[in-house]
Amino acid sequence: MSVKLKDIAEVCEVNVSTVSRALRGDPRVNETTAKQITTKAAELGYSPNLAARQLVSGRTLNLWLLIPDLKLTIVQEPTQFLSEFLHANGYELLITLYHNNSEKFQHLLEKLSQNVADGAFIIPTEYDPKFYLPLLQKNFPLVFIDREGFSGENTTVTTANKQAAYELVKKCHQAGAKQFILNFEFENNAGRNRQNGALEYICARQLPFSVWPQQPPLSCTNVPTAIIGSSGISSENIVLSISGNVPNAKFIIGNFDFPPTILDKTEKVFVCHQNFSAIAKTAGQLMLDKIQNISNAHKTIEIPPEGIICVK
Amino acid sequence: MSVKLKDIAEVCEVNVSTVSRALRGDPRVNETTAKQITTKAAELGYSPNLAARQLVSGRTLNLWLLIPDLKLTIVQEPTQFLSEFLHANGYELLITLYHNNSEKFQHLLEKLSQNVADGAFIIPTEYDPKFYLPLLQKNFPLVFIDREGFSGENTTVTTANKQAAYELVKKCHQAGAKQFILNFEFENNAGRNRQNGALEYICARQLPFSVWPQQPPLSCTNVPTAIIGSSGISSENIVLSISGNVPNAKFIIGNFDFPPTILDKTEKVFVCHQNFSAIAKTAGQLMLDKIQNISNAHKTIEIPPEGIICVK
DNA sequence: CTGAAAGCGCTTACAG
DNA sequence: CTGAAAGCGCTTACAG
Repeated sequence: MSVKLKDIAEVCEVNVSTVSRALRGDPRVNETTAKQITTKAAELGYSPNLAARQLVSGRTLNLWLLIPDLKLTIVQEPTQFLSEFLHANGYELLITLYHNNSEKFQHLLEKLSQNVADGAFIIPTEYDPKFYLPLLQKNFPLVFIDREGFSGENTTVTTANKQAAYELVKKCHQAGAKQFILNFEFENNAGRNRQNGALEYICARQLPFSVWPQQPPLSCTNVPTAIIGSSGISSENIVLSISGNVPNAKFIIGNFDFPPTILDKTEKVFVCHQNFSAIAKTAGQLMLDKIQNISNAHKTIEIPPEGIICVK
Repeated sequence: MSVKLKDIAEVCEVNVSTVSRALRGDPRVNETTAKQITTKAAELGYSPNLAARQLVSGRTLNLWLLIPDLKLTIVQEPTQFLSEFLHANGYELLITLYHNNSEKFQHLLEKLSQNVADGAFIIPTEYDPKFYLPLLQKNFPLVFIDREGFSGENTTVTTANKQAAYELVKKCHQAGAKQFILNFEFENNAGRNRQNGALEYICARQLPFSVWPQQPPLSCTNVPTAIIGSSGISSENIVLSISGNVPNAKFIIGNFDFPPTILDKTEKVFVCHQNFSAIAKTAGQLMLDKIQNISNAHKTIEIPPEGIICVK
């Protein structure tokens, strides 16, 4: 079996507590015995049993990140930053997938209740808020990213979606758009906030708009039309779907993160870049604060986007 | 603090061992006391401390997956399957990023030595094989995916890359290609095997070829040219780069996984789809076998691709 | 059916 | 500077 403190203690003819101290660099142990212990430990290929350490310290130095899916931009982009930030602070980031499956999600929350991690980041789907009750009772450190897991007392780090969408629509309007097709996701509050921001601009000016695909489409003949939404690919699909009927139509596009890949049939394309690095670092710092009990305020922090770029 | 077995024992006026048994569903405990214990445990919001369990069982029921980066196809596609497969078998898949950073990679291997997981899947970068020594000495269950972590005794699950590339070139040849530009990655044996497979077909027939970008480019004027490589996007870039000089050139493309997004300037496009689900399940099963000591054979398992599709 | 005890591998006051 | 002891929260032979 694997080497334990006891084995080293026997070889070096000292007590396990001395071995433990030496290996942790406790200055109290005699320099020469310390040296002897560390070299023997290396020789024997000793590595500590983290489960045992956890049991006494009550900490794991692990943080989990719960995600629905690996293919989302909001997963791929901030995660790299978050992992590096936490590593620099002595924590390991462990990513777990719930596959947009509510049972798997519950299962992961249950695991979190069992002290597998010191805290968790969650990119949530809107499930029953009761799922979180055991964790909340324990005051388990939880930071939501991008969207709220439930309304009420929670900590969420997200883009300033409402303002961002407002500005995006404004750019498109200034570029000549006379009417707007809105295409935001409704399943989470990030998408709904974006829609609200877009509507705020549009309604204040009484501009014509329709919500895709729920409302009947606007007629796009001879009217400069903007398509506003989260995803460039969705916008691209709307362009394809509409321009079948209106061959010469040219669109103005405004979306988040990445532009459409095909830019024919577009006149202007604006892209709002979220600040993923800032989102990750803010979420990371909030987590550290919670763990160290510096602060456990329940708040939503909105990160301004990096900017809106005119791609075409 | 959180509820422990002891707390429940006190409330129910029984010994902790009885509580432990009741909660684990041991049939020996009296039905009514068992019921009392389980209801009390639920009332108090008891959840077991996994660190303590690990310490006695020596198992974590966790498996780690070490990856360089979230954006790779070979990461995104099999991971979903692997996670589900392992979950169905009682294990948790925890994904960790090493950011193509050799120190972070070493750090993760070190953690693995410390009993944080019962085994690990690795999508490796070719680092110093010595990194693995401590793990190999412990006979720690390791399964490589897509590429070998080091040559010699290891277990790797990968696509039958050589044959796949051979067939891909064959398709392009049959579609009329008279010369070939090869564009495979050299940093890992998956890419090198593909190149070997491609070359086997090409050299046997003495067809002209060049290796991009190392060798001087072929002249593509009036000669049907195939671009063969792993990535559709790279092929696309080669098309763009060449067709600047040869405006009317039309290419035949053969690549893995996903076609280029822009198909102008291509005459035919073949895509070889790897069987990610089979890769994941095979890797998962091999891991379970190793953990249960059913088999610890060191072997490379090659999964045939799902097929080669003509996209255009 | 249940309890008392030992043990998993480590850490850390406490005493000397 | 070092050892003996207690304890982290659980499980599981062993006895009864």
